[in-house]
Amino acid sequence: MSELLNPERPMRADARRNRLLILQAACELFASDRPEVQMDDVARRAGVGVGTVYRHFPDKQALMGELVRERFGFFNETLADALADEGADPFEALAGALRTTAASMADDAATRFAFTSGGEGVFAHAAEEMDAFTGLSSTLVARAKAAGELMPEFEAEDIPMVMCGVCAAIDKRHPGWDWRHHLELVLRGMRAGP
Amino acid sequence: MSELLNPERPMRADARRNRLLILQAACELFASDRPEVQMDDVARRAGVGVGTVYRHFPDKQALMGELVRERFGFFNETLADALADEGADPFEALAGALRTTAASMADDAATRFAFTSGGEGVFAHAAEEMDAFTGLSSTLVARAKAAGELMPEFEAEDIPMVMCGVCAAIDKRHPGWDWRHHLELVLRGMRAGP
DNA sequence: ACCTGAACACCGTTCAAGT
DNA sequence: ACCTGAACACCGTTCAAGT
Repeated sequence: MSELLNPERPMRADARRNRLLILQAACELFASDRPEVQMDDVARRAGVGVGTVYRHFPDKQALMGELVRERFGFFNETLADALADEGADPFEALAGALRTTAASMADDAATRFAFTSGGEGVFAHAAEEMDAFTGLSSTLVARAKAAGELMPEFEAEDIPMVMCGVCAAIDKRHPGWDWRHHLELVLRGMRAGP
Repeated sequence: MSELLNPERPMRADARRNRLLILQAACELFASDRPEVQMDDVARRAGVGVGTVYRHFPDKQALMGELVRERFGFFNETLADALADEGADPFEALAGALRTTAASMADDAATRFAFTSGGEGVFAHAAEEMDAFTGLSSTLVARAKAAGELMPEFEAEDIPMVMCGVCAAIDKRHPGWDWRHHLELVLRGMRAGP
């Protein structure tokens, strides 16, 4: 265990700057078509020593986890926006939010890399944001059900599962795969029907 | 590059036996809840030297790839069975085959590990079986479409994509996730409707 | 208070020596 | 013809020395 930064007190200006440089370097490297990104690479591109990377992020998983955490932050904003629009059709509000979250993943190769090639620790790092996500999607699901537009067997807890499935379809190794098509299929399955 | 076995000539009896022991050891170790399986571990459990593992499989990806290859062999048997049953309802034939293949993945933690944590090379190893899979599923899809039971926008090439999504739901890290539920949702979406 | 980078540990892979 | 396992290379992580 290295000399991790104390998250309580405010960072010194150079530390705050380094943290940003590291995150930015990680994004660029994870997004660029891999030949396996190393911590040394991240440090070099950020213009800092490896030790500094470890001072900000206890290990590689935490570095990846930060990308996941930030993206869940965006997911939550998206769901909150959908909730705020009281007049909208409840099913379309949910569907639209899911389309937006999926599209944001499709645009973010770095976080996709973190999602798939990081393990348990990556998600542990984003636990708080993931809880918020569950809360927000429960409300959206409840509204759509109340409107009779969502099939009753569908639960809010199914959302991370199906979205994870849709994410699996965003895979540069399979250029034929169409995640939008996959998502529409799932939405079709979710819709209440005879 | 080590002294890879010549795949043309038949193996010596001890080599054939070792190959089986290595595969079996790999299965057991990949299936057991990870602390990262190493090639040395596989060799030790199989009772051979590491060099022997590399003699049979050029690298770790190839070892994982062999598990994937074998499972696709099973998938293809399943699809062939569904095709052979001419009297069956075409949509249910397809749906049943997908349920069987998914269930076999749910029972096989080792191959799931290979699917998710292996990279490009793992699938390259199984290319031939995957082509056969595409061919078989095209026929099943064509029949279900001809019967008017499958929505016209669904293509045979979508099957690996959606099954990959279902596989993502079979994840011990998320005990709440229900892959059967996910698959039924997708099947519901696939079905022809108004 | 934070940074640096050489050193360490771990694990995939090879290869010289064996039967 | 096939096997063995010590040795090598690579990469995640640490820590003693710096500012």
